[in-house]
Amino acid sequence: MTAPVRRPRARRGEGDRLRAEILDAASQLLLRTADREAVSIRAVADAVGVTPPSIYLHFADKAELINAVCLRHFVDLDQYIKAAVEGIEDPLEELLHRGKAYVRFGREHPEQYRILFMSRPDPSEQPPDEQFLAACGFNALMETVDRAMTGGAIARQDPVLVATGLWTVVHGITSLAISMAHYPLVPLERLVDHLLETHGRGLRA
Amino acid sequence: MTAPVRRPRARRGEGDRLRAEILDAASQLLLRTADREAVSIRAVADAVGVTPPSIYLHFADKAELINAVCLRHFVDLDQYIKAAVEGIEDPLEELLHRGKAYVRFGREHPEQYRILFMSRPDPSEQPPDEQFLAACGFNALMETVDRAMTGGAIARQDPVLVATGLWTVVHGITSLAISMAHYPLVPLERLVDHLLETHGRGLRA
DNA sequence: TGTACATCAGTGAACGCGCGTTCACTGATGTAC
DNA sequence: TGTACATCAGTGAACGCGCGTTCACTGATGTAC
Repeated sequence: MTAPVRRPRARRGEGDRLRAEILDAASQLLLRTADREAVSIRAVADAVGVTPPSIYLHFADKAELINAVCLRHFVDLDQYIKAAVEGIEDPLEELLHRGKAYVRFGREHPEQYRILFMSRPDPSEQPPDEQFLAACGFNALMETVDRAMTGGAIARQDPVLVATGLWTVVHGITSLAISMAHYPLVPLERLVDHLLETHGRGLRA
Repeated sequence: MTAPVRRPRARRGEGDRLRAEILDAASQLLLRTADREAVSIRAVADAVGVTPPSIYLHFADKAELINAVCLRHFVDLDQYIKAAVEGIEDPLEELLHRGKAYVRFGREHPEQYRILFMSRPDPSEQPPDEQFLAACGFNALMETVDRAMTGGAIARQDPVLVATGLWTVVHGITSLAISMAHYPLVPLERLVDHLLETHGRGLRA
């Protein structure tokens, strides 16, 4: 262990700087350790170079901190996918690349993904509002589905249903890849291709 | 809280009875509380009516206990599905009912399912052996897939790939239903039907 | 048939740990006069 | 320009908690002689 680095205290009026540092540290901790249990108030405080009570100057309790970290990661995911499909015109092609990017994101950030989509629902959680649907990229997905239907690439159906179905399929792949990493009955790439192809064929008909 | 019930001590040579009682209690605890954190050595001992150290007479440590509980639940799942498809002749029909039963099992036993298929892989875990594949029903699934191909109901492909794909789809539905219980964008029944139908169409072509 | 003894199925108390959170405080920084 | 003071950004020590696990023990039960 290296000696703890004490960060310089923020100046008057710059108290919010610590808030940002805390969020950064919590995110980093999640990525580095790949273990949500490692994200404790104490560990975060340590990483920032501050004492545990300081956290409470910026977050009411642990849940509020974790929630804030989550919102960040939803935005990360959205941007990751957005970047992957930039410039793609064909909606079917875009759906394909969306799916692949989604799986890739999950595999590259397993703990992040775990917290976002595989954790126990918090009783205090609200149903998805517009902000959430936008943040997690669901709206963008639905829009692409709609374009594919309009263009005749896939059969017309309830776009919410189709989008949810697509999400479910890629989520299935991702979460399986994450929790069953030791059980690779089939190479992941093959599984992704097989499922997106088969599902796509089913949507087209 | 009711006064703790002290169970009568087992007679000489019947020491293994406690082992079974511990497993029962741990399983029950999981079902009742729907919270894997609630399954602590102390809670299990309490439920059985015994002191914590007694657990160590039958299990080396907590991991060994949890593993034993898991194996039981895999068998549960297999039998649950088996019962659901009994008497069905048509392989395609069987696949459909297998999928639906799988999702139903997951929703009825969320914590059980969570531990089996959504938990962090234990570094000490081994790759799936024959015993596991049999226990969790994967072999039975593959056999049905094979029959469906032989009968011409679905196109011939690598049956391991197709079976894994089907598993992935129903796992996607189930795990989403469990962790995103508060986000029902679409009624679950509709989602199940849509996905199995669409995927099935894709396999047929 | 009686008794000493080994064994078995547990008990009771304690260990050290990391956790979230609270509370009274301190010391630097800016501001009013 | 100097100084008293309010405020802000934290600190340090402690709380109670439940956890997995260990260790020395106890008391009922069966067995050998």
